Amino acid sequence: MNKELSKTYAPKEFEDRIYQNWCEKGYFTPDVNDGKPAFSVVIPPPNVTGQLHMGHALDETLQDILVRYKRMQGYSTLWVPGTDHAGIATQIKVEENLRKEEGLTRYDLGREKFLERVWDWKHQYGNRIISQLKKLGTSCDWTRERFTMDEGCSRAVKEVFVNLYEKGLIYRGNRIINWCPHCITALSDAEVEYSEQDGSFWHIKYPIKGEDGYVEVATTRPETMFGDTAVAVNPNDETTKHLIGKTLILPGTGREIPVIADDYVEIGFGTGCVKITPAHDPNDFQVGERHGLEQIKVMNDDATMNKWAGKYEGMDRYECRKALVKDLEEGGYLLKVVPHKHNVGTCYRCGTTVEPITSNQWFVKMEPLAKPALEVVRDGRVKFEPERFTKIYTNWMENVHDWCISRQLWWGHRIPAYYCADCGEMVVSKTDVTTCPKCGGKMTQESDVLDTWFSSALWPFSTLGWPDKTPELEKYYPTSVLVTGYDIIFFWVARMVFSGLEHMGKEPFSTVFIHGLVRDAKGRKMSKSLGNGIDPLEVIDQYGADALRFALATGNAPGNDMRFSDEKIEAARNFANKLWNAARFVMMNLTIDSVNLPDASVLCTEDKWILSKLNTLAQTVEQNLDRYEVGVALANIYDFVWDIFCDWYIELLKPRLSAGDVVAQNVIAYVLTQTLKMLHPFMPFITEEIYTTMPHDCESIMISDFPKFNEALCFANEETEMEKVIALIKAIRARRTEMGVAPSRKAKLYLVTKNRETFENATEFFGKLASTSEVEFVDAYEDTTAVQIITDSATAYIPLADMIDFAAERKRLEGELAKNEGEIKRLEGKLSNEGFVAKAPAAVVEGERAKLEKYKEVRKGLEEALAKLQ
RNA sequence: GGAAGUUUAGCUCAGCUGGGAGAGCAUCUGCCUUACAAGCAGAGGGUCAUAGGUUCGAGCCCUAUAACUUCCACCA
Repeated sequence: MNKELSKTYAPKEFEDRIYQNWCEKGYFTPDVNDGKPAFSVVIPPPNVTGQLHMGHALDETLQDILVRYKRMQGYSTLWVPGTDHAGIATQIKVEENLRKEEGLTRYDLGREKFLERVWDWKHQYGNRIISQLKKLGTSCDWTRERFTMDEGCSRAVKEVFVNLYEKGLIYRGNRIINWCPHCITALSDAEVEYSEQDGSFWHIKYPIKGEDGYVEVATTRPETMFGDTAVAVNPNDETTKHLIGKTLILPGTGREIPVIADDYVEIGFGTGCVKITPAHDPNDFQVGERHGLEQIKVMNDDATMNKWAGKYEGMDRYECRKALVKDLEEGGYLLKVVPHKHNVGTCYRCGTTVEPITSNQWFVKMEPLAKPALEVVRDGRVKFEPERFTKIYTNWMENVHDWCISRQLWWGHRIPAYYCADCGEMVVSKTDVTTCPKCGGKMTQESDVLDTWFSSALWPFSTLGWPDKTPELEKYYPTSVLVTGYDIIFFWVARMVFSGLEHMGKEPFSTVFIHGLVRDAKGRKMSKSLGNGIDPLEVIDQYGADALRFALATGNAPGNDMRFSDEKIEAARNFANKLWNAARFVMMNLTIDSVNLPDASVLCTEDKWILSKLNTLAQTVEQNLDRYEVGVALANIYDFVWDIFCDWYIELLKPRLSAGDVVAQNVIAYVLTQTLKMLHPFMPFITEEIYTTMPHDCESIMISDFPKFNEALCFANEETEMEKVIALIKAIRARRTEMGVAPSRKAKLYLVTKNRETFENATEFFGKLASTSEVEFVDAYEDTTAVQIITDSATAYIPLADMIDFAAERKRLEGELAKNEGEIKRLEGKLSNEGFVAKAPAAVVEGERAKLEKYKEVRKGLEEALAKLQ
């Protein structure tokens, strides 16, 4: 009845088939009415036109591990997938394509036609990322797949916008915002990345009207001087006090500006005189507000200079800077140029230097929203894992400015505000407004769209059907855990928290599980420009999805960056192959067609030993997964599979299996099955393939029960017995190798031991595992030409006189004895320390005593051995 | 300027609430022992960044220092 497994692990032969089967069976789709406790996760939606990269692969792998684990534990498990429309990124891509292919700009097409193109693009590429996610084995409920611009999400966006507007939490105003001249749109603070650049301070003379003197101001952006509407000095600065109230002449323009007094100017810094450009600097803007200064914008949307720049009109801002500086110098206005490193804000999408600029934009008032978002984290309703990210979140939330949400793009959720062309009336409404309620004139909708992150902020509830009261919302909100990288805590996590609290009245998730970035083998960030990105799809193609998942999960500590390398993926593939072959071996030996764990009374020592080890494993794996220590949990399983199951249990069992022992078959099949179940969340495909090939009682491993710790399967005595046997086998092997005895040379073993029963049960193991021809138990062994091998539970004698260099042997034994005595001394010292005995936990003290006893046993053996060599 | 992280074997990293350091890769030795050479057996290799402190006991807790990394803020 059993299929056969191929000789080596060949993931391509089964991964796609298995995934398709899971989908067809509907395992990924939970029943809302199943009455089970809920476990839910929403995917961080990848950009709809994006391609799967290692960051996604890590993020999805971690989520899938948690989701599969919980599903196997019996939770009603929902993982909502979907994609993000990614306003700027997508629009730029389509515009570039349009330019390349047809030489057109979006303006050539017009808004409507252009949007059609973007939708076409979305339809063409939207499924690419989804099918790539499936390749990884993600167990998302594809029947509930969403898109941030689908009908439901769009409805949620409108609902939220109107709600916030009506509460006075959204307003429109003329403020300083970050402007990207390349993307031609406003950006939020979070969308600006700062990078240190070499720049200069240009010290410029501003002549004082009616006097010979001048005021010296310094600027890093001389081209903004056309927008200067004052020069400020500190009112308490004695050196500049006399200037207050005077009038200055702006060089090159002849425009007159006043000297004003404001605390903002720091005494002693620079020249003490600051040019104030309210329309182009956030601080100057505030000074301008305080003093009622005029705001003069000197640039167009694409950062070319406008009419205020006079003869520089039409020049790019940097061209202008160059020309202006030259002219100032020639005109004698340039006093000096001082090199200066400073942080320049750049657009997170295109890298262009952003221009702070006043503009009429829409904002979300943050203070009232931030307050509950802080509380919920402070009182532990939302926890960050690892904990340290809490501080990053709270620091940001405490200092957050109002959120600029309008974008001068076309691709996105159009702001639901309508203006009357006749009377100027503005209406904000969930439904389209065509005629003015005030004058009956024609209304047109706001042309701006919303920040992409505005809709992502609603993702945990918009995807579950909000604003409708759906059963999904009822059952799966709040979601259980959000898994994401630390790079989008501000963009996304923070905004989901306050949005969830505001609109649902409840936090969107109870835990935020933060992971790091996947870097290349040299520790560099993977990026397109560096060309060092590793394509997860190529890795899957070459090594299999399970190997990729293993490589990403293993050794991954929460919140820490990790490196991805060929060595890692090869190690992962090797592990898969190891497991594969172990399973193949087990199946080769099975005559049973169903697996039943035999009663303890018929189990051998090694059976109880492996069952006990397996039992402990189940416990530690559960503990670690519950703490999001995915990497540790996987390491536990790895060690068990390779070191305990393969290297020992399989080897120990070979004689019984070849003899057709049914108990052995049942135990090994049981242990393998349980191990596969524990491994399934990490490596879903290979575990399913093996599971369904073996005798199994569930139609798929992914809906079987996750192993639990079972008191009845703890066999402490058998564990110690096997440890004794293994220790002796290892010691014999080591000695033989050291002496250069060929493995093929079998030798007789004489054993002197107080644990005779233990070793008698294990006699047959010594033959193959320790190259022993025969074992004889003796009370004493007098032949002085044998190799002596001492452990804490036995002394073994192997008559290999011809191989022994007795002088070396003595030296070795003396060395061992010295080491041993050192340990005894250390332990005796510790145990005679009153502080230790009195204060250390009893179990620790007991453990140390036991250790001491063992060392003393070994010492006894060593001393006897040396005596024989005299 | 503020905050966080990292520093453990040649390399990449684990090390749970403090009880005498581990893995993978690499290196060396010997093995095709019929599940697996993508493997088996064995071995070498570490003043756990530095200096103090707390403790019976510190890789782990505290303080300071150094180097590297990251985030936030930003004075024109």
